[in-house]
Amino acid sequence: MRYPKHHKDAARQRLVEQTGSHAKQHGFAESGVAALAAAAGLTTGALYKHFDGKAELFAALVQAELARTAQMLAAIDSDEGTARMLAGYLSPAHVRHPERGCALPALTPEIARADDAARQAYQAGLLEVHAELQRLSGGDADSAWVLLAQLVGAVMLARALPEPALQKKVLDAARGSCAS
Amino acid sequence: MRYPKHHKDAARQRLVEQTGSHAKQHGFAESGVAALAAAAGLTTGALYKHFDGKAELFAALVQAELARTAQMLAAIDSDEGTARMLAGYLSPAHVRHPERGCALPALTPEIARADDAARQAYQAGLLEVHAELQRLSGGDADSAWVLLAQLVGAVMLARALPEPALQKKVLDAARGSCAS
Amino acid sequence: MRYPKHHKDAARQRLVEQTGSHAKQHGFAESGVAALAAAAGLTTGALYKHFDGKAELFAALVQAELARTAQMLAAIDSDEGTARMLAGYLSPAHVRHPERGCALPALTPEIARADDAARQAYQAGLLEVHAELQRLSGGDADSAWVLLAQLVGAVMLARALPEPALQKKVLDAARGSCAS
Amino acid sequence: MRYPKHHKDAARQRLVEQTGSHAKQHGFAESGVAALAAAAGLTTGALYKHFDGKAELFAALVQAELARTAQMLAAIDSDEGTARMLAGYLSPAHVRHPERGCALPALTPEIARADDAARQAYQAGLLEVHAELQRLSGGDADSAWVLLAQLVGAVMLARALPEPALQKKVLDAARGSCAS
DNA sequence: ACTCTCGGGACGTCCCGTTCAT
DNA sequence: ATGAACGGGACGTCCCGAGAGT
Repeated sequence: MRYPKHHKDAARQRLVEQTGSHAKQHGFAESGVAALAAAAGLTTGALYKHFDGKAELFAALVQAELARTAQMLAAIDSDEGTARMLAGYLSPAHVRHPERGCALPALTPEIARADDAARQAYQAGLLEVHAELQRLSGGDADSAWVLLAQLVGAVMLARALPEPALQKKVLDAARGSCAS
Repeated sequence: MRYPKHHKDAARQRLVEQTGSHAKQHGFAESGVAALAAAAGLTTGALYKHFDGKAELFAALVQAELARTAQMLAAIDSDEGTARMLAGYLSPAHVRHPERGCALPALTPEIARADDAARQAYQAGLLEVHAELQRLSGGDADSAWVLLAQLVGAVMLARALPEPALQKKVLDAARGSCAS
Repeated sequence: MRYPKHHKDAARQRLVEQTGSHAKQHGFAESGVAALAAAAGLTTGALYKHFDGKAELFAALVQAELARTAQMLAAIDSDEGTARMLAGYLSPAHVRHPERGCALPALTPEIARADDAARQAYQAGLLEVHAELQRLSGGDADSAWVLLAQLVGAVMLARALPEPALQKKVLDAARGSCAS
Repeated sequence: MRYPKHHKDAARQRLVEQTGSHAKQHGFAESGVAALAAAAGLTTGALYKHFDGKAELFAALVQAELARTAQMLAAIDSDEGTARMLAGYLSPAHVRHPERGCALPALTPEIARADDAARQAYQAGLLEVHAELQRLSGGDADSAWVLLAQLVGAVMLARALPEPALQKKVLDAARGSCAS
């Protein structure tokens, strides 16, 4: 092995992060491989050294995105932190910047239509996110699912609304419900 | 005008319904114009007689889909009916058959990336849906937004999960929360 | 046939002219299909509607270039015109602007390595050019070949020289020889 | 310095000769570094120990090729020798075997598009060739340039012709002109 | 000196959105 | 209303130039 293994791993990691941002902003199917690669500072040809095809990249990207979200939740260890997270998730900034935010409101419908690899990665990631959410909310499994659905649903609905004022109404309603 | 106006309107209406089904199942961007047209039983060229382009079709489709959902809600006039609607929305059948279901969990992220015409149609439709939901739930505006986010979020998350058992867990959790 | 035949013919003609300019300037093998297509205001995909591959484009381009040169010679009908042509061919401007000039000093070695289609087109074109040159020089076939070799050789040698003064020396020497 | 300098120089010299043959036959741009290296009996990596890159190899190769040609001319010291040289240059064998022949009819257009290093090497080499040719032809500078253009032009034109009979016609015409 | 690895990018097929002659 | 034709561009394979490690 001529190059140390971590070289390629690091490149793949960077790739998955940057292409994730691009996919969350523009949609994965709507993004060409060239655009995705360019988002990571590479060209088409180079990307295919790391992934066998667009589908495999999608699975890797879904896995990485949900892992990142779960990790962020895992780092929270206080009620205050939980409150800050909820406020951030349901903020106008999160609505305006899908590329820096959670993958769920941006990519879930595409995952639903994807192949099994992506959906398995999604399920594993979602279960981790759910577990962290349950820990933070201190409730049962069901209420954590409800909270998750509410968060993701509110952000997604808000993003499609053209008027910021109305976006805010949706977000605030969801925030009010979480607080209680 | 050789034909009464409603002739064309009726055709357009049928068109928009059939293409809507296809879009909800396969995604709008991922659907070719040929496939969308075929879903409505005609050919590419004919579709362009009704719409100026793919984008205009999308806006019309969003408008029609949300209007249909609002209409279905408007037809409900009893608590029993409301309960049946909620159960249906949060059912495995709805998860398995996006083509016959609500457009929101299937198309919202694409709408968020669409042009203004589609987003305006979406906002108008969503407000109608929200109003009906508020009427049916008998609560305030905020709780209706929360309910909507929860419904849409739960179905969307469930659809991307590969295991039906886990899908059911998410749906049941949301249903439990609505009942209370 | 939905489009009139001449549409496609006209497009092909334009293609062959513009890509010819690009090839004369940058070399054909060294030019990517994308760049060649772009030179004609098209994209890769569109170019492949007109030619089966890069090789076929090359043959068409060789044919068109030599035909254009022969046509220019055919339009000359006076000794004065002949003199002007010789002066133009052996001018610094012709050396500086291969893209607007004769294909022979720019592409002949690539043609020598090309497939048979290109070489046949070349031979046919070259014979026409030779015939016109013989007519204009009023000599025998042999002296027309010599004149042709001298013209092409001088321009080609000059183009590779970095110093304009030396280029001029080569061109002037050739011009002196032609005049006699 | 562990090894005397000329060791490396000798290796480089051999390298440049062998790669020169390959380039004259297949074109330099069209030749991959791997093929060029293989032509000299070594691998890609080894070649990069001798040259900083493909461009530097080209410059070295141009310099060596023209020096070799000048040297061959310099070794001629009789009218008979001159005549033999002209006959050889304008022979079918020279047309058929660019790899063993003069670099000018094969590589000049590529040199014209190359970087300054290659063009400077070319100019220096060409001036030497011109000087030798002037000495052998016993004429003035101008007629030596004309002779050079004629020789190079005739061989190059002939090489691209598919029919040997026609090639011969061009060569013979040029030879007739030189003799006089 | 060798070989494998890396990123760059060309090539050519395929399909998409749109238009136009029928 | 049809569907072929047109230009646009995505995809993925293949190969190139260069360099790193042995």
